[in-house]
Amino acid sequence: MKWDALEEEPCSLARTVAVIGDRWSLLILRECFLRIRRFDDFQASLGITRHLLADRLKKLVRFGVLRKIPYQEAPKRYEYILTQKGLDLYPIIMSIVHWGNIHMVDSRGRPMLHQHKACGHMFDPVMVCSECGEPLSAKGVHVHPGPGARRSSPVHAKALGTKVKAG
Amino acid sequence: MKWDALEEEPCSLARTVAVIGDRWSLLILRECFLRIRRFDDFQASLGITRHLLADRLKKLVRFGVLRKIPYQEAPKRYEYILTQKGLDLYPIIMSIVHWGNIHMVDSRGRPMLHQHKACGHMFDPVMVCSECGEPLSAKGVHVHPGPGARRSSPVHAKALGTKVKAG
DNA sequence: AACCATAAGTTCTATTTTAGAACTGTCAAT
DNA sequence: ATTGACAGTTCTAAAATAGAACTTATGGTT
Repeated sequence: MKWDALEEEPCSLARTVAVIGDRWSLLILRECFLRIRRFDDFQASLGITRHLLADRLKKLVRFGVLRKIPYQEAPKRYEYILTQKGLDLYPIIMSIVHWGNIHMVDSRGRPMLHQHKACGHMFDPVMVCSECGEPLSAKGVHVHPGPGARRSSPVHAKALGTKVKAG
Repeated sequence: MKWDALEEEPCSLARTVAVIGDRWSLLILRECFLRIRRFDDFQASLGITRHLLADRLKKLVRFGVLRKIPYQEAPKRYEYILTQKGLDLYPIIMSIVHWGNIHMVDSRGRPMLHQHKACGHMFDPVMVCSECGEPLSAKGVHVHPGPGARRSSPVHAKALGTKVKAG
């Protein structure tokens, strides 16, 4: 499968993976949330090759996740800053960090701690239902095809116990 | 940077990316959450090459995200099912799907809808603070080095406005 | 004027990863 | 004896990544 095909899939996960599902994009975005904005700073803090960094930044701008803002003329130089679309990736970043905190830390403990400015406490992120506010788990959720779905594949129908017409 | 180096980074995001940060792992996990369990079913529903599928399943088992369970003897065959560590990836999957729902849908609308069994409503996932229950955003959170941190890099110190000793 | 430094890339070759298809081994059913 | 299901493995070609050097534009130093 090519990257472009991923964008076209009738699946919100696949389309998001087309944007952030490679080795470097999430690490670049981590730096953005840590207030890194410039090419050489990304390069220094990540150790990514300049070639790939240029490529990934271009991709993130193309998808509207980052925006290039000029910070000086002569020579013209730009900073890369998160758009609203990019800021909206925060729950993804935080849930990834949280999973790593729970399942991938060594004996030294967490590399980073998070404090909620509003309440002042150190916290973990919790995912809840927008309607009732209760925490979510895979087993507590039913999945339904939406208007953008295509016919479910036989293999999914079997797995979900659905009946499908032949043909 | 090599994949193995990513596991060793003092960063929960990098360590999680070592597990799920490639083109296929998240798509395989999506299938797991949709109750797909067997090699040929993964292959048929994803179109992934058999080579890569075998490789990724092996990796996910090695990381303790999936477990191989025998479902028949003679010939011995296994199913791949999510461990608790794997089930804990649900918030990551859901936040990725939600971002795609908001930012990557076409005119036809969402490919999938989610219903909360507990309250009966169609819902979106919301990320809240474990301490006060209020929704989280990047700007509402302070980041602190934890016990597993290593000395912050000059570039991060600059970005965060911290003072660092020379040397 | 010549030299150095900064910033943001681009270009090059070598290595690694992935795609795509074919092949292998085990067993059951016909 | 042949066919088909299942779970991989093996092969070659194509694509992506690593690592280093090079480019362009400008400003400051000697």
